[in-house]
Amino acid sequence: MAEIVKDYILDCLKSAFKKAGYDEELASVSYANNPNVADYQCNSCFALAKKYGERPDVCASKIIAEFDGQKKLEVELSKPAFINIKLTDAYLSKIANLVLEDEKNLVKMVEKPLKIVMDYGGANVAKELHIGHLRSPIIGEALYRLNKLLGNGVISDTHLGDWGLQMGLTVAQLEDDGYLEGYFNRGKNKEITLDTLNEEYPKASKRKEVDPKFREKAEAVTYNIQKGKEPYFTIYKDIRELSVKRIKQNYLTLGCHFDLWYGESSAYPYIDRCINIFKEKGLARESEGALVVDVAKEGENIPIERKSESEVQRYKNPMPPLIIKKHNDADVYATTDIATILMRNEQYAPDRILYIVDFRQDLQFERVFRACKKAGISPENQELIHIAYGTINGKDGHAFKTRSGETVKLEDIINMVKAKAEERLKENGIVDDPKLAMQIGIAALKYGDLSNVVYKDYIFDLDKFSSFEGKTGPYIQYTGARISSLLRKGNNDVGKINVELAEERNIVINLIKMYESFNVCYQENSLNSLCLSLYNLASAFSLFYNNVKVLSEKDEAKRRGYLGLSKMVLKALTLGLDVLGIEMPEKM
RNA sequence: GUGUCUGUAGCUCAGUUGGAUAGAGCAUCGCCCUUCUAAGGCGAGGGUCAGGGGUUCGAAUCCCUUCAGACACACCA
Repeated sequence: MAEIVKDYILDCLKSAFKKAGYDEELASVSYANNPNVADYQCNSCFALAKKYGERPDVCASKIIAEFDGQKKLEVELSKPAFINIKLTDAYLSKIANLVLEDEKNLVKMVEKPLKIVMDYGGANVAKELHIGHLRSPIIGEALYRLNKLLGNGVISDTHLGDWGLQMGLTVAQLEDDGYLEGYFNRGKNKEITLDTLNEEYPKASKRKEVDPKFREKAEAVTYNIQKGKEPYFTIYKDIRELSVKRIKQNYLTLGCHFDLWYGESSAYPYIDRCINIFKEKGLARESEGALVVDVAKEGENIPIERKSESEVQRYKNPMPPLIIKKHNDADVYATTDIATILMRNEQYAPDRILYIVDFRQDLQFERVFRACKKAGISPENQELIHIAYGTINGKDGHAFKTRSGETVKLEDIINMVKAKAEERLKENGIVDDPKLAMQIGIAALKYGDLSNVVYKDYIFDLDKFSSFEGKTGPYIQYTGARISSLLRKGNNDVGKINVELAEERNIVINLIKMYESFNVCYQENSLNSLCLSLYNLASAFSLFYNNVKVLSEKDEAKRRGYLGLSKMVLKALTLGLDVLGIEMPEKM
């Protein structure tokens, strides 16, 4: 059973509340906002005073009189009626040694492990990875690791965008530009590389806006691919393979992995069944040639009177019907999403499906989820959760673009931070270590992303992402590297930790907060509190490191204890970084 | 227009079920390497928590409202 400090304090409080004659459900505990005074505090006495008609400080005194912290906790009243709680040095020492023994000793596991599928809302095949593809794998990878650490079973699926109009557009454009003559037995194929795709898709994408005929063609090609018609299907498969290779490589560099490399196309065999379910249950209807499912509830999607004929029809509480088949019977995003849910339920029957997709698709997911619940494709007790993360913006408040108005390639960003790390390593006399440079660069990138609250947009600043000072990933790595060095020089002669100094207290308190942040992150599906608490722990160690000379300590027990404390911090930092998907180097 | 989200220091952001003097990083200005990695530590300055009401013993946090911004709103994904 893991040692969970906050739970223990709450239990003590509840028991004291009960003995003092108060409702134990009103007991609460939070971090003390002034660390000089206390570690934790209870603010419930004001509420008690109101409920029981007593003075708040009297309530507090009664509770404190009944409080039994078994030599782990010290409590005192602080005016007007706060209960301050301090962990004893003995308790802190016990906790520190537990972590030194095994860094997982402080992890609060989930009560009932869940089966979870994670969906990364797919990079598009035929499209270069750009800055817009940064967050999903980074956030997803971290949540994946967090869920596993806390005891859940997780399967991740990249869910490639490989079934939509973008495929038809690309193929149609390639055909028009004469790349595919061989497939049609009209001559020879021109070689298609990734660079070709990077040119052809954007070209097609722009063209469809101004050239209705081309758009029609692209739609027809899309339809042919989806129906497996040759040679379109073979062309499609060839392009997909080419593109997936590159995507895999990029994600691997980012340290993001997927258990499954399925795509929208993987759900193809389930599409007809899904459509039939909707039809049989009378949930689908035809509208303007498309097949749609109504998902609006009472009071939603109420038409607003138009002022003129030409005005677009708008709705109060918009919740438009979900299109599951286009006018030409082709599939759309929603079709494959629904079919994918059916597929996953037959293959894995997960308790929860997490979609790590940016917030702009919120309405889309809400409608897909509702449709699946209505049709029973998703069982009632299954949680479908859209982790709607914010977009990466430029200074103008819009999605990040370069000065010339283009999106920034993911590869370029990675190479840039890596180069920056190489530069910095050179100053430390470390040259020719591309692996280490990459570790550091990726740490800066990931930490910079994950330290933002997940659902908020953030402003991408090249300087911030390639700076390694202050609250950054490399700072935490640096702290770890210093500890590693310390342990090497101290011959790893580690002893029992005995917390005495203020600097040591500070470390262990921040250690406890770091472990508690795992559960906060889990609750919120956001990693920012772990990022912060890791920084605080590293920072607490740096203070200790500056003030206490470990290796020159004459008292052997003390020296070994200091080394123990250092090693413990390293283990905790390594575990925390590992959840973020960041590696801890031994030197830097 | 309807709806969702956002607005906190010069910049980028935290702020745990409402609690004690609103915090951090960067930037600026001081100080600290004859001793374990200075990618570090310590200190200083910097705030109308967008504005206005309300609830409360207590509001950055809850409610109402105004303003500003981002995004979404049927055959793209």
